[in-house]
Amino acid sequence: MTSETANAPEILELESFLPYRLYRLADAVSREFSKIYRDRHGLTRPEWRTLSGLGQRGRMTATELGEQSAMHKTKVSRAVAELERRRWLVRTPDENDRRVEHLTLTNAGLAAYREMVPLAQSFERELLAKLGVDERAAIVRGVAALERALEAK
Amino acid sequence: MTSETANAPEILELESFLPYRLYRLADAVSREFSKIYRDRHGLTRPEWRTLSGLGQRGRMTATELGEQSAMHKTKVSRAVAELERRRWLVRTPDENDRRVEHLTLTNAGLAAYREMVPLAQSFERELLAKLGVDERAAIVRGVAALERALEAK
DNA sequence: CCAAATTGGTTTCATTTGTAACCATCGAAA
DNA sequence: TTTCGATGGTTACAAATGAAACCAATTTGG
Repeated sequence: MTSETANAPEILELESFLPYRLYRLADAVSREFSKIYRDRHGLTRPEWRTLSGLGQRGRMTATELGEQSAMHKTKVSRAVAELERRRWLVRTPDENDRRVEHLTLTNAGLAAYREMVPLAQSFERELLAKLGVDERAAIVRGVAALERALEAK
Repeated sequence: MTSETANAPEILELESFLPYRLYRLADAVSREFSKIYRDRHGLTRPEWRTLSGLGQRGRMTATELGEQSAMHKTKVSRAVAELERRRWLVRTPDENDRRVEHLTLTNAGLAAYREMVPLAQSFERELLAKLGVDERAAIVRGVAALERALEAK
């Protein structure tokens, strides 16, 4: 065996370690984007995701929301409570199963959602606009591949 | 103008929204990886990053640590305090500037670091092994491109 | 020289988060 | 039916986090 690789000084370069890079990147992007819904409406991330999920799908239960937006059920519970307090959503009990509540946006909630969507879209567009065509393709492809790899566990 | 795109129903598909996908992905990867240092040594993420930074560079100040590993200075402060409590690192005052402390791992800290490095490396390797060659290249390239795009702000 | 602004680092406090316990309801099995 | 385990959702408590105040030491500009 060649001594070079075998006895490589066992150090880890944090700056090139994928989990770290990924986290730092996502954190930076998310922080940047969060300014938009925070400044505009004083929303937290769970609240934004809840708003976004309901705006997109129209009517969901808390469990479904958690699945769609990858949030723990306590986060969902608290976000829903807050949006309800603002009268941005209402709960309607399920006919058959009294544990379940269906959530829908009110007009006020829908208005906020409609206001946010273009902002979100242009945030994403402007971010991607800083990349070259092939870099855009690369990030999308790479993220999709990792997503798939993780699901397959 | 064609009505199709102009009046597109203004909805946002969360599942394809890059900031969300990125965050969810990073969160999942980081959570998975954190099991390793948590189970093994009961470390938090800031503590792991601190250990990792010192192991890699040998001697750093708290400020440098914060820069290298993208942590807020309060996180660094607390992580350093905890590692010191464990006697995994020591502080030595700077000769010229008495505000500054240089941090270095003790033998115990170094041992823990040396134990962690191969685990981190194989975690990364196994994750990437689930991707095709070109997918690996894509994620690396895409992440690098986004990093650059954000720095350039 | 000296006051003011800056920097390295810690602490305090309020907010956010995660874990676990919990309550109510439901479905399946006995 | 009754009981027992799962499920939808909330709450309580502890830990992690971020913002801002803070302290001490240092630099800068008059």
